[in-house]
Amino acid sequence: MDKKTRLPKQRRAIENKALLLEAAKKLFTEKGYLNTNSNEIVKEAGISIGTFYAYYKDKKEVFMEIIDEYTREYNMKLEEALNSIRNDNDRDYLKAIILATMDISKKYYGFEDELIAMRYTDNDIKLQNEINQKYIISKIKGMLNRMHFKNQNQDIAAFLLFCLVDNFSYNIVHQSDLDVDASVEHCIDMILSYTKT
Amino acid sequence: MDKKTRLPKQRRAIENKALLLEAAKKLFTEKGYLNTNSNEIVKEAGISIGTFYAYYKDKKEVFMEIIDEYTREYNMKLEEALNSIRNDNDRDYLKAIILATMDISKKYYGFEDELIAMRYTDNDIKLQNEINQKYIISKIKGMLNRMHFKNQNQDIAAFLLFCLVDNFSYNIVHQSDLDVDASVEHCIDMILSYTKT
Amino acid sequence: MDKKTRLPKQRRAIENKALLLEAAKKLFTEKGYLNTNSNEIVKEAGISIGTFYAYYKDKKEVFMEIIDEYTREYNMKLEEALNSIRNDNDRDYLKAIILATMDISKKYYGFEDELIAMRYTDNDIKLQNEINQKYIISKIKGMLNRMHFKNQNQDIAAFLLFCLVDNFSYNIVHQSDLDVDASVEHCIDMILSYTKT
Amino acid sequence: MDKKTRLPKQRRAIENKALLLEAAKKLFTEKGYLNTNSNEIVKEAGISIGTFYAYYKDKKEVFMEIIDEYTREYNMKLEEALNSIRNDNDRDYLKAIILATMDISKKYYGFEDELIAMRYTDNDIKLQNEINQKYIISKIKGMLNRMHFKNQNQDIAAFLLFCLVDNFSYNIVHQSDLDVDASVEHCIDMILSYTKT
DNA sequence: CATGAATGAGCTTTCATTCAT
DNA sequence: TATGAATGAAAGCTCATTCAT
Repeated sequence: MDKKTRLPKQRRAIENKALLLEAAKKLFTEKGYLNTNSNEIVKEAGISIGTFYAYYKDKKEVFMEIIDEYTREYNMKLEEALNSIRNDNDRDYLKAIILATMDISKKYYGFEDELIAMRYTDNDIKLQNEINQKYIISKIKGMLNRMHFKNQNQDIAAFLLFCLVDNFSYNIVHQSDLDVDASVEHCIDMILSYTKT
Repeated sequence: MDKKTRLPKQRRAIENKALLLEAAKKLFTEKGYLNTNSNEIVKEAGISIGTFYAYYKDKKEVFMEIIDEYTREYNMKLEEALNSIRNDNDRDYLKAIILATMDISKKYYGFEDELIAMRYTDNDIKLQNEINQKYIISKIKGMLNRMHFKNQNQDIAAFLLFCLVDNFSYNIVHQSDLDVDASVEHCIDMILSYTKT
Repeated sequence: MDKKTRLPKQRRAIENKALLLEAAKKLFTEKGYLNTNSNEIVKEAGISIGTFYAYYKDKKEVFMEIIDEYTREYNMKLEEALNSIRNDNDRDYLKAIILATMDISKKYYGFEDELIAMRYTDNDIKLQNEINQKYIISKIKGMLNRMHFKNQNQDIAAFLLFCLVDNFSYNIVHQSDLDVDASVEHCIDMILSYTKT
Repeated sequence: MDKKTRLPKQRRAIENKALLLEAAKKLFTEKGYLNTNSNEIVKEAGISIGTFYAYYKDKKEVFMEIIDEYTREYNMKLEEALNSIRNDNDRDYLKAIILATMDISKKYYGFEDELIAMRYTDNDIKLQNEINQKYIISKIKGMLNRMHFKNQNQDIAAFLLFCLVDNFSYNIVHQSDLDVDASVEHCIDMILSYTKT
């Protein structure tokens, strides 16, 4: 088989591909990945179904491309956030990470649910996720170093921080009964109490 | 249009319903919820499709019944674990919670992935989950009390512990590159360092 | 095959059969023949599905038994109506026929729609209907005689009267924008103007 | 959930839609509406099931489209018949109406049974029918005017004529024991005797 | 006689993907 | 390149009827 999907070289082609991606993102966000079919995507994009399959192998490929965008954006945000801290204050570092994570959750509200679900359900996306998770944990390890965290097991520590921040950020964005700012401070407290012991 | 699903009264009926549930659990675990259809379930159970629809409104209803089982089992395990601690040692309490959570993840390995995915994807299951999550957080609050944790905001603290334990337990069970026992101890350290501050 | 349906000899049996018939009539009337399934009938009657099939070969047999009832009742009403006329007044005769027909339409409102539909759709019922139609036409012929109608072709005349009265009675009962009494009088006028010419 | 049925633009598409309609008409006529399923229709048309659902929401929609055809054809025939009368002879007018009605019954022999049954059974079709019935009655009223029929209640008169002609035409076409031509003449006699009184 | 659990053929409908134009 | 009509496997679900208890 190995049916290559066309590489868009010309301007119209690039535009079409972008239109399809945006349409897909919109519909996946509003109705969910499974409840959106390819015909709806092309209708939303104002492009024909044939063109869709010229650029994307299948529906999942569009989805994965949106995930790439999401991941790139998150990693960039994280980088920026950490780089913007100039005073070497640990609280600030941690807060930057948490807020960046929450920001992404807000920006991709709705779509992120679909993405998380696929992480548990689809092997390709699970794999893709594991790689990125490792990358983020490595970033956290780097930050722990800058924070002069001298524990015998930095890998475990970074992993723990990741588990906490990851789940906390999603949950705090998606439910309303707790005071958000206070919660963020507590989350930082928890991490600092651990790393400073 | 009051089409009730039959409630099994006779012995054979009860057995058949159980067989269907087991078959569904097996297939959901092995192949995933979406990749399993009702005909496969009845084939696996050795029962006719009509019987399936006599007991279950649709595939999701079987799924939700398995979730109920999972939830009941988890809550029971949690209860038992906490009750078995006799010496009022905080470490032991926390370890009991973490190990109970990890146990359930191991026992429902595979199926749990489907369950988590559905939490992000299906509104009924999302709701069901939110209720149980609140219940577990209330349990954690109770434990914090017993641990004489005197923080100004117990709700946030319990929420934080939940986020950490929930994500940690799943991840530690599903990946192998960290030392499990050491990680559990670190997780407890982190919590204790926070609650003892 | 030739699976005989049990003849109900004992009291309970007769009661059960009657209960089933009533339940079926009710549901056929409310929801239509096709939208009523055998399980709903037995549920409504408070009797088991097995018992249903002990007394009736299938769903259609119940339906046909209700038609028998309908037909018997109509023919009786017609007979009574004609016999009650003592003064040999033609108007009275015709009115009696029309009102009897309308009465039946009112009493079996809802069910009659199902019955008529089946006349056009099911061969057995079509046949059954043709026989009864002939019987009614013969009654009309008898009445024409009593009315001293001396046309060269009584068969055609009776057929015409049947066509008019049959359709008129149904339509006048099932729609409200015309004055019913006036319409009945006009209908009689039309018939008399024809038979008296 | 705006799933539109495609409107056929290209030649092949138009042909396919027509093929499906013809196949459906044929099967509905031969085997009845209820005994025909969508797979049989597409098989008869030599077209795939997916294409069927691209053009028709469901089986009933095809049916209703055939009814539209039937209705259009009947109304046209009626119009033509009335317009072709040049000598203002009442007999001719009435005969034209009756023959046009009988013609349609002959042309749609078999299918008409299904249509009539649905009028009594399906609410959409019942409604559609009531509208057309009113239209025909208004046509009859127009004709009564041209015939200088001066009765106090033209609405009732037109309604009566409709009832008679409608039922007579169907019955005379569908049963053979009466002399058709003679019956038609008698039917006209009956109407004239009434309208001329 | 009565019960009601079980059966499974049969029908409807969807949608990812292809390919002729 | 772009189009969109056509495909058909695959899934969901119903219900008249049987038969073991």
